[in-house]
Amino acid sequence: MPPAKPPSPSRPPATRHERRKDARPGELLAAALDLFVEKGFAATRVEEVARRAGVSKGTLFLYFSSKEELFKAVVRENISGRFSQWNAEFNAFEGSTPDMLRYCMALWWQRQGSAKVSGITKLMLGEGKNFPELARFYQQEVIQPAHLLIGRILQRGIDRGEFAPLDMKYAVFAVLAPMIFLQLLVHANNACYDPAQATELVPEDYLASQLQIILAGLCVRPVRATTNKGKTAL
Amino acid sequence: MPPAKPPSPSRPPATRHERRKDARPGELLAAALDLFVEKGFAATRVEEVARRAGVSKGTLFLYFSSKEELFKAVVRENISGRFSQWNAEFNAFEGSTPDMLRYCMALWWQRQGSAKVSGITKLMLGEGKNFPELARFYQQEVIQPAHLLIGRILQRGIDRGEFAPLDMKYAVFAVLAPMIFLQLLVHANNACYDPAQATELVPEDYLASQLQIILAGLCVRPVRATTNKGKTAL
DNA sequence: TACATTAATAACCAACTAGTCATTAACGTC
DNA sequence: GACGTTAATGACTAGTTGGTTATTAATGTA
Repeated sequence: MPPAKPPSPSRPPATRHERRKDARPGELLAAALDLFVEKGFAATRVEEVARRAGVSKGTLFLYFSSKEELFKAVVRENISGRFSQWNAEFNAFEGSTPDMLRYCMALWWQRQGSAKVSGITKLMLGEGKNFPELARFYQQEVIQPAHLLIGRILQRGIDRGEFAPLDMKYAVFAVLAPMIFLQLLVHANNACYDPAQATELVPEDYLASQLQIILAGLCVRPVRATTNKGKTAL
Repeated sequence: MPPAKPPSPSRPPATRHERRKDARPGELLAAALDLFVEKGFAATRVEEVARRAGVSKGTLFLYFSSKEELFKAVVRENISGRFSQWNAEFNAFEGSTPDMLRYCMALWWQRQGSAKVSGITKLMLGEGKNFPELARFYQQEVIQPAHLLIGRILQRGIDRGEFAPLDMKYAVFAVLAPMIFLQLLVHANNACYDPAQATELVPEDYLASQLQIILAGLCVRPVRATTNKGKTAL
């Protein structure tokens, strides 16, 4: 066989080998979010994450010790790291609790539901079983805080006499279910569950109608029907 | 180190090398359904499917030409192959269309929703994008027939003056969404979305309440509230 | 310019796996 | 019991991929 090609690369490195220690982690996290959402955890190749971020695979492992740590960092950056702000915002809210719930959902859709990050929900649902450590992490850093947050809103409604006393477990779930389902719908798009003609469902309308149903079930007395459709606020 | 153990297996082959041409495909399909539902398509190893069915990997490829063909056979056996029976049953139905819808959902839960096969929904939702040929197959053999089936029931309701004329696309979806969501819930179990205390949701009750809401939305005049809870029939 | 530091690279390794194929042996037939 | 057919096997191939490491080179300093 011919002798192995000498170690010098055939094309001159041009502007490669740049040193940008500060920018790398953010760029890697952005690339990782893209690919995890697009292909799932197992099917995403760390080499492709690195390439999309403009570095070599070795560089990725310089900043994140493993693929799982990379994923955790993505979740922290985009989801769990934001709960403190969510909590602060809702502690400061002063209107009625039904309004608070509408405000909460509208804000959630703007910031999370309609963003790329909402694909993480589908990912964990599908692959959680295969990666127990990630499932544990997600359960602890995302699911539990989310349930606490919603639970606190509902409790506020009960305390103020706006909501009937209710089984918190089911009630939290009634709020969460439409949000989860909407995320799945959005991200199932061009795969399956898009029978022939694309499902032209308007997310804001979907959330508004679900919210109306939920509030009817939660409230002590009939809620005035809200009439805005498809607006940012629900 | 001690010499490698001689090629003869330590335990005598007992009843290995059995020839059971008729039984193999069924046993392989059963093992494949188990593992696909448990771990997903990509994460399932064909060798493990073979081992669970009590044969070697080579034997599996004797009966199914590839992993994807194996998956398709599982779907045909457990889902798409049954639509003709579904259609026949519903063509023979004689009651009111709301009753027909209740009957349909109850039967679906008994036969499909509560069975292992319902895990296939989660699988396709999560991995469809990564296996375009399987997504195409599933779309054609499962999603479309299901939509047609439900669409035909709804059309019957409209034709008989029981349901208001409605946008079929949304209406079919209103029926399908709770079924899909329930399947996801059931199969997400010990992974994530099981916040601390296990969600003790009663599937039959969930379906019944959803159905009531749907019917309220579909029907021309108010539906009498059905009062059975948690029974097999909805 | 010489040199130390360290960001970045790319070749490499070990483990894994869908699919193949030459070999083995179970079974029916005579 | 000998023999031909073919169900079944398991070693093998070829390709992939998470993670490692020796090497390279960008940058700051004197």
